[in-house]
Amino acid sequence: MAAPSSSEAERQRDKDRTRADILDVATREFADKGYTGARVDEIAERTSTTKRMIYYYFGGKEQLYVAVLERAYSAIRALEAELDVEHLEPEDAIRELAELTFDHHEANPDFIRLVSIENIHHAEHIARSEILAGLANPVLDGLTRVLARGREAGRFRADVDALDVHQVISSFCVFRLANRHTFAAIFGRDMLDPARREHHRRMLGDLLINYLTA
Amino acid sequence: MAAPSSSEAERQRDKDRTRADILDVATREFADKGYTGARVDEIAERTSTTKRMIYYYFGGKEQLYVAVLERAYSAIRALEAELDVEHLEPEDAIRELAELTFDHHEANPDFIRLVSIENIHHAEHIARSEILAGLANPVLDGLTRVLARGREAGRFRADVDALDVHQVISSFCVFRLANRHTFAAIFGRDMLDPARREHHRRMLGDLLINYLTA
DNA sequence: CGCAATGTACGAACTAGTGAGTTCACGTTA
DNA sequence: TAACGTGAACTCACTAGTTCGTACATTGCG
Repeated sequence: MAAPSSSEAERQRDKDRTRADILDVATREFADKGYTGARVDEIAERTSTTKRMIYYYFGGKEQLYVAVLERAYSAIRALEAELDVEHLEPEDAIRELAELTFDHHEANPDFIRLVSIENIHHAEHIARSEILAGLANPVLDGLTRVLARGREAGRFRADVDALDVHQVISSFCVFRLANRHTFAAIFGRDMLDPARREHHRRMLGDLLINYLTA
Repeated sequence: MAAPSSSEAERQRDKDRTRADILDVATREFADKGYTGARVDEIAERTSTTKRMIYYYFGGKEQLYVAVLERAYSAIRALEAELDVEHLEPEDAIRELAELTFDHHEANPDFIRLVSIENIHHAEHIARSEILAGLANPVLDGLTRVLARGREAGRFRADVDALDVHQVISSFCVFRLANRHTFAAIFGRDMLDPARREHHRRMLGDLLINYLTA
């Protein structure tokens, strides 16, 4: 009757699982309340472990917050890295990228909130993290090549670079989530209303293509 | 030697001045540290008066924060109300509006930060403020008429309303300020770099016009 | 005097972080 | 193989320091 390993009892002492559990809870807490508003005690309570473990594994509130940021950014970069637009026509590649960002941000509101929060703090934690500082977006290289192809074919204007395009896409996709609440409170329109989703998704693509091919 | 009134000594007891002083300091503190991060004691110290006065005039931290929001929004709405685009061609009117927003946001980073912070808190304070909830943007009416004129002249597409256009403008202008720090930390580009200012200002106008007239 | 405006000192509640000790898996030794 | 040693994972109670808010005293104008 001896269960040597990989049973449920073994899960009581699992470093990775405990760390991941803490990070999951902390992500929600920080995204919800902000860095200052988040309470370590609250995170501890929602975890299956104790507050002491948070300090044991992460060192402190700030390091935990940085760990949350690092994991959130890594997840997104990994997803972006999968995108392959080399085989598409420049116009379609732009739309593909814009729509991927559109969908991704909509599916990850916590990440957008963490970014907003980090900006309130002047990105000081990102700047201090060796993992995050200067974490270049792999999509930018692909985007640069797409723009070059479109330009060489005489279809794209020449006075925009990949970062400009990325900025426009991010602006629209991030604003839609980050400023959802004040926008709704003041203008009475929920930017995430499913009824307007397709319209906005297409609008972003049109905006970019009409501009680039003007 | 008796200075009866309206001298400098009288300034010791000036309700409006004291309130304005507190609001000024509180605006900077809340914009800088967020609602939870802001410290009432800190605000009091930077004021020429005391903490007691904050509670005397505003009631508490939350009411002070709401007062800050109300004043900030009012200032912007007042400025927007001055804009008159009825005499301009639709295309020029759109550009005018976009550039006014562009300039205004750049000149008022504190306001953008307050909006970001309020969104972190799900706009709950705006929703509860009778002054702010449903405070319709007067510019929207003008924008609606501009779009109608452009559409009637067969120059503008018909599948966009004023709020869509406003959303695009705000997205770009707000993102530029609100996400400045994470953008710089990760991509190494300061979106507020004066060298790129004119390029971005024109880009926003082109983006809108190329889209609307496509 | 009477009342609005103001200053000071204090306290109750909260919050990040720690000190000190316990449990458990596992390898080593007698 | 059974007692022992060891270090990682874990628990709990506690503390030192904040932070919002208030009780109370004071000032000075009409």
